[in-house]
Amino acid sequence: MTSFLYTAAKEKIISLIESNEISMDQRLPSERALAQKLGFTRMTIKKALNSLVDDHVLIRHPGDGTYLLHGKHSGRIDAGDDAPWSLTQTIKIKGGVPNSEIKSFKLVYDVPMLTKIFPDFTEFYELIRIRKFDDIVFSIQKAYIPFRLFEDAHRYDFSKISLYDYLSYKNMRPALFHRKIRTCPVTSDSLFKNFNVGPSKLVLSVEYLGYTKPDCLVEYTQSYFDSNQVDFKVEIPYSFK
Amino acid sequence: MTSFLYTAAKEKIISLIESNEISMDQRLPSERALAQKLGFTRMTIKKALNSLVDDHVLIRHPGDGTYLLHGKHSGRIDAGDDAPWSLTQTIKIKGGVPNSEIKSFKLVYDVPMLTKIFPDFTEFYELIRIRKFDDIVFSIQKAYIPFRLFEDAHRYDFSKISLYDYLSYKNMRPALFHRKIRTCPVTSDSLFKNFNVGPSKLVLSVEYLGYTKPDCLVEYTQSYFDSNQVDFKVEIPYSFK
DNA sequence: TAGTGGTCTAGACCACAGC
DNA sequence: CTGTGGTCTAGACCACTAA
Repeated sequence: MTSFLYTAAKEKIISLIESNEISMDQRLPSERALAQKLGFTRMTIKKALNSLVDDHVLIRHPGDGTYLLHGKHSGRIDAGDDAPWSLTQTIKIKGGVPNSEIKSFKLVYDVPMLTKIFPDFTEFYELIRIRKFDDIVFSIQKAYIPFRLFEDAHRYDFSKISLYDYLSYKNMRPALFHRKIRTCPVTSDSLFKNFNVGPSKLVLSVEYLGYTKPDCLVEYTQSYFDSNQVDFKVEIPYSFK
Repeated sequence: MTSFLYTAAKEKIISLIESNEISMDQRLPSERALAQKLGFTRMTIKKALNSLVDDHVLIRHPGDGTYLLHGKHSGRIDAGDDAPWSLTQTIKIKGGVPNSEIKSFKLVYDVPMLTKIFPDFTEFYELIRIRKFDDIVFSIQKAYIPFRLFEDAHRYDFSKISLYDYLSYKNMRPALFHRKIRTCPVTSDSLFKNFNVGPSKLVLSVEYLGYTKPDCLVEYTQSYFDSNQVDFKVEIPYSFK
C-alpha cells in the first residue's frame, strides 16, 4: 500500500524475524550487513530499523547492536487508536496470537450522537470489532467514519487490514487526538458478553476523536478495555486559551 | 549537554518560537529557509524539526508546511517519567507556566524497599519533586537513582535541568520501562497536602522501573498524579514466555 | 582494535497542497 | 505552477561497546 523503499526493507526485516532466522536475545545483523544482504542503502536500512524501534519491535544500543525487544520488562504494545503500527502485526512479532473479529460493519444514518460530533455529515460507516491477544479479549471498539470521506470502505476487509492503514492510504490518517477516558460498569449491552468479567466489574471507556488537522475530524471511536488486560501512559491534557 | 548539530538547531528553532517570531497558527519557515537562515544542512534542520514533532511541539503536513501544534484538540503532554522531552520546556512552549519545585534531594541508605528493587546497591539519591502546570499541582514524584552510578548528581540543579537530560548525559537514559499503575486514597503523608484534593479522593499511583537494557536497572520512581489533571494512553502489557 | 549505530553532507527526485 | 516535506544516495567522521 505504501511504496517506499524503507517500508519494503521493513517488511523484509520482519520476515527475517518471523522466520526465526534471528533467535531471541540475539543481535540482528548490522545496518551495513543488512544493507548488503537486502540490497538497500545503509540509510534506508537505518530508517527501517528505527521505524521498528518506534513500533516497539526492536531496541538499539550505539556501539553494540540491534536487538529484538523481548524479555519480561519490554512487553508493552500501544493499543490505542493512535498506535503507530498495526496491532495485529505487532502481536504476531511478539509471539502472541492476534485475533481481530468483526462483529458488525454497516452504514448508519441520523444517529444524534454522531451528528453532534460530525455536524457536516449524516451517514457513517460503523465498524465494531473485538480485539484479542492470545485468545483473551482486551478490547471492544466501535469506530465511526463519515461515508462521504470513505465511500469505498466497504471494499476492504478490516479483519485483515488495519483501519489506520486504510486511513493512511486515503491520506486521512489522524495526527491529532482528542481523548476522554473514564471507568464505567459493565452494562447489559450484549457486546460486553465478550469480556470475561462479571457485571460488577469496571470497564475502561475511552473515546477518541481523530483529526488530520485541528479543524478536520475524520474518525470517532468508542473503545472499551478490560482493565485487567491493559495499562496506561500518563499524559496532561490542556486546553489552549 | 548534548553537542549535536541538530540539537543546536532545535534550540535555535525553539528560540524562534519563544520569541514570538512565529505567531500562533502560522507556518514555520520551510526546511530550506531555516537551513539557510540558521546555517545548517536541510537534513539537519529536518532532524531537528521531526524531533520537535516527536516532542509534540510541531506538526508537519507534506506539501503544506510545518505548524505549531496548538488548538483545542492538540494539547497533550507526556507526563510520565519516560516522556521524550523536558516537561518544563514543553509546557513553556505550549504557553503554560511550568513550575517544578524540589521538596528534597538527599542520600538515603539501607531502605528495605530499595534494596529489594536494586539488589546490587545500598545507597541512593532520593529526589522528591512537585510538578505544576499553570500553578496547578498535577504530580508528586519520588525518584531514586543508585549513588554508585551517579556520584556527581548532587552537583546538578534538578529544578532547572530535567532528570532525564542528566541521565542521558551519563549515557544512562532508560529505554525500557516496567510500570505499575493503581489508584489509591490520599494518605496522611504530608506530601499530599500539595494536592488540591480532599482526603476521600483517589490519587493515581504509578511506579516506574527504568532500564537501559533488560538487565540494567538505573532508576526507580514513584509518581502520584491528581486524577483530575491527567489522562492516559492505553497499552497492553504482556510477559513473554 | 574491530565493529556498531549516530550524525552529517550535498546533492537528487518525488508526491502533494495551495494558489 | 511553485513550494512543501518525504525519500534516497554514497559517501564521511565520530563516540561508543565489547573482545
